[in-house]
Amino acid sequence: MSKLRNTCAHELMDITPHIIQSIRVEMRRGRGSDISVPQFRTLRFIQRHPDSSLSYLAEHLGLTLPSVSKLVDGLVKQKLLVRHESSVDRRQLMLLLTRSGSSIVDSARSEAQQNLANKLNSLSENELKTISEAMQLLRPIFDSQDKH
Amino acid sequence: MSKLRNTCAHELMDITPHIIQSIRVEMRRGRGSDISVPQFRTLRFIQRHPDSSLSYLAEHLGLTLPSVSKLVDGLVKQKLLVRHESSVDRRQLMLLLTRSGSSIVDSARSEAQQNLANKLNSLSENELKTISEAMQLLRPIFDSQDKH
DNA sequence: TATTGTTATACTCTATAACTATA
DNA sequence: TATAGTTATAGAGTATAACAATA
Repeated sequence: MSKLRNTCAHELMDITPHIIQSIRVEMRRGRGSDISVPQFRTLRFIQRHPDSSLSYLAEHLGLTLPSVSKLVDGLVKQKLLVRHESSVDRRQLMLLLTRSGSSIVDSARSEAQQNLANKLNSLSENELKTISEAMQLLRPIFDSQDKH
Repeated sequence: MSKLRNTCAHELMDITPHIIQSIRVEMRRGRGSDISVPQFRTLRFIQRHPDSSLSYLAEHLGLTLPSVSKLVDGLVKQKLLVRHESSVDRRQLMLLLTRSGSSIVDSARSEAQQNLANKLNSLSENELKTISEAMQLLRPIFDSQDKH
């Protein structure tokens, strides 16, 4: 029973919501984007894993199937994403970015990343390294697909 | 123009949502709680800063006044929070936890913290230290009130 | 006039339950 | 029967715009 472990848990609960809020704001005021964080995460995942099924996406996002179905629905209506039917198993979807979806996710990513990076201005190289290492430690713990 | 800074920004965008999602799930399945993350943050802040005004709370949460007004409204309806009128400046509110609100925020905090801490099981003391340091570095950058 | 907070309105996010279609 | 996805329903989160009350 580590005291530090509880401290970390507490700090994560405390600070993570502030970071998310900041990312949400950056994402929303993008020049060519104005996209929500879940929408961004969806597009980004499909960009990296084209032809994913809905279930696969849901697992990555940590959300239920109906939630993701609705999320995808909105993106399809905005013509950022298309659903194909898999010819192998006709129950499954294959999700793909449209050209417009691809362009929006790129600009949202680069704008938000740039704005976030600006906020990290005051940090030294060593401090940045600490943060990067921490993120690498946290990734496999919280990304369900990293635990495969 | 640091490469590492962009890496960190990218990692934050990538990983933070996973952590939040995990916290949300923990918070929701608490035995005596079932509370949302924004609700938890609100109660927790008022617990630490009793008699805060709505604007002060909104600044901490990084949300607009109408959003926070509605959030508080829900908590008042659940009798977890009470609004007092300030006698000094009658435009301002003074927010306070009820006994029930206080008990719920305590159990939500300890349950979620315990569950989160369990997830950090695989990490060594040194790795935990890295994470804790990273959080301390990120706190003043993303908590608007820390920058005062 | 400026500040504090609320109301009206509109969307998005998320979940559970019930359903359809395919395997 | 089991799996992939959708629909129905409900409630919370969030924002902008318009407003009321107080300073």
